[in-house]
Amino acid sequence: MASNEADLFVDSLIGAPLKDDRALMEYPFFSIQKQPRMEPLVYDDGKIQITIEPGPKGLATIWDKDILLYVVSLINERIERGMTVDHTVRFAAHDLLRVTGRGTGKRSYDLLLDALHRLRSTNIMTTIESADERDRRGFGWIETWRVVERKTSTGRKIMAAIEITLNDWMFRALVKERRVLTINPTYFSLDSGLGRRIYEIGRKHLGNQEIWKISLDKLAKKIGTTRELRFFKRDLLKIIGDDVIPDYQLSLEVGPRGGRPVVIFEHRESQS
DNA sequence: GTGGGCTCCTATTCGGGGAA
DNA sequence: TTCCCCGAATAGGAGCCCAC
Repeated sequence: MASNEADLFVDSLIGAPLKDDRALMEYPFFSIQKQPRMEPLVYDDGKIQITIEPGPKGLATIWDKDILLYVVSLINERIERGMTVDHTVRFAAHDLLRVTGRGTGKRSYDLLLDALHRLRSTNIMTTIESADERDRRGFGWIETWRVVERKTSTGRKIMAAIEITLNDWMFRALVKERRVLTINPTYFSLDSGLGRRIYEIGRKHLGNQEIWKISLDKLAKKIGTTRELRFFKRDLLKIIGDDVIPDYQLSLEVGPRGGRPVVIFEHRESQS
């Protein structure tokens, strides 16, 4: 979409289903801590290595990812309505803040700008190895962002619209490969970054299975936590106790012969 | 080594109010 | 009625201490 075309409409997502890219749910791509994380995030399972390096404002966080979810959902909504889509999406900042359950105060708009900055400046490098090939890539979460401000009659500047251009990788995943999953809107009400990440992992891995198990240390790796395993276990037990994860119920059991603890994901009985 | 309790810092949320 | 700003209150994240 040319930028002058983008000026013709401002999309809105109120009431539309929210989508997430499957690949974004699989690996620890985002920081789950609210304080700026300046050390890189590294995931290496032998076949895939992912290094995420922070920009000047730190790593993009799981709350920054809400912006991507919003854009992904906007694009998906347009595809499902048979409309044309492009790498560039334009929407009202206020709509995004409402959909993602944030305030609409000045602080929220400032944080939104910081989030755009982090999404643009966080550098992701992936190495995927197969039997005879090694594929290495580097990219940022978004290609570019632009904030359109307008002046009120009193001279005050307000954020009228945001324009985001997605990178090729993300656009291809959404439009060509249709790698999207619907997420529960109450996801946005999860304050804890760990809770959000656990929901994503459950959504990605449980699928139509009745139950999914993973060892505590592997789950910690998948989550990308910086916490020591014992602190991670404590945080996880609190989340299990609070029982706040939408759609899924978690439990922790000691592994066979008193071995490593195992985390069990199950669908909630009340879910349809 | 693990888990519970506690504290501190700060990001986030919320409610009231003004402008468009 | 909607959009945005401001300031106060709240809660999450992280670290420390101590008992087991």
